[in-house]
Amino acid sequence: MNYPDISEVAKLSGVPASTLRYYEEKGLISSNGRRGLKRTFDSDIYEKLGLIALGRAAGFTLDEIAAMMSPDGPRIDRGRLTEKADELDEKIRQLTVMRDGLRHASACRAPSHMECPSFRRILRAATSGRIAPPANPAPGK
Amino acid sequence: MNYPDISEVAKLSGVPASTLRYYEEKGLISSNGRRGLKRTFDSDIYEKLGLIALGRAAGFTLDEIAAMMSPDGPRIDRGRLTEKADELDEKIRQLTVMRDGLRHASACRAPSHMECPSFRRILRAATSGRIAPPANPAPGK
DNA sequence: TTGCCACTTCAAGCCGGCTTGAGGTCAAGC
DNA sequence: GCTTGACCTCAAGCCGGCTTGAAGTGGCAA
Repeated sequence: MNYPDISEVAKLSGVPASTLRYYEEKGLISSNGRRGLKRTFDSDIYEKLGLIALGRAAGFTLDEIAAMMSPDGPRIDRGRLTEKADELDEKIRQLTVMRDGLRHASACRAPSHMECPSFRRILRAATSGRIAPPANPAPGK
Repeated sequence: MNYPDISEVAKLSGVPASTLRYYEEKGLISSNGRRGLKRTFDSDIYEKLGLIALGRAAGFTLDEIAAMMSPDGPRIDRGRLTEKADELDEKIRQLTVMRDGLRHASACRAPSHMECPSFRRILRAATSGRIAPPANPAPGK
C-alpha cells in the first residue's frame, strides 16, 4: 500500500492539485494522511474523481455531489437521477430548437436576418421565454 | 412618437430596469435620450432585446452579441451561426449520453450503482473527458 | 547542515451577468 | 413650494468553481 500522493493523483487524473485541495476542503474527497506535507489518498480516489466529473457533467453542483458521496461508495437517490434526466430532456429540447433555428438562419437567403421568417420565429420564441438562457454553473477560468 | 421609457420597456419586455442599464453600459442597446431623468428608447428596443435573448439562449456571451449588433439592424455572420449550431450539436450529443446514462442508472436494479455496468460505462466516459462539465456562462442570481 | 524545491496554508482574485445599496435628482401632484 | 417617489449614478456584492500569490514547512540530496 504505497498510497498515491497529490501530485501523482493530479498527473494521473488530470485534475490539478489546487482543485484536489479545493475538493477536499468542500468535503468531496478526503486524504488518508500525509507523507511529509503531501496529502496521500486511497487508491479509490480515481473512482471518486470520476464520479465527481460525472456529476458535474450531469449538471449537479459540487455541494449536491458532496451530499451524494457517502463514506463507503456513493449512495445515490434514484429519484434525483430521473429528475436530472428530465431536466436534461428539457434542455436538450430547447437546444435542439435553437440549433435548428441557427442552421436555418445561416442557410436562409433572405437579404437580412430580420426578413427571414424562420429567424423571426425563433426570435419570438426567445422573446417569449420559450427558450431560456443557459443559467448554468460558471466556468473556472 | 412617444418613446417608451425604461420602466415601460422593463414592464413590457420583462427585462429588469437594472439589466437594461447594464446592457446600455455594455453597448448592447442605447437610449435615444431622456425624459427627465428617465431613459427613453426607440421602439425597436423590443426587437433588440429579443435578439439579445436569442443570442444568450444560443450560448453567445454579451460581448459577442454586442459585436454582432450594428446600428442599423443586426449584421450577423452566417458562419458564426453554423459554428454555434455545431457547438450545440456537440452539446446535445453529450447531454443525450448523460441523460440516457442517468435514466438507465435510475432504473437499474443492481444493488449499488458501482455494480451497474451502464453506470460504470458512463463513469468511464466522464473520467476520460468524453463528456464535459457545463463550462457555461454563470447565472445572475 | 544546508539548500532546494515541491508541497503547504490562507486569503484574495477572476469570470459573466447581473443585483443591490447608498445617496442624489427630477417632474409631477397637492 | 414642498413632498413624494421613481428614476438616476456609482461602487460593491453575489454565485460557483476554481486559480493565484505570498509566505511557511518538510523531506531529501550534496
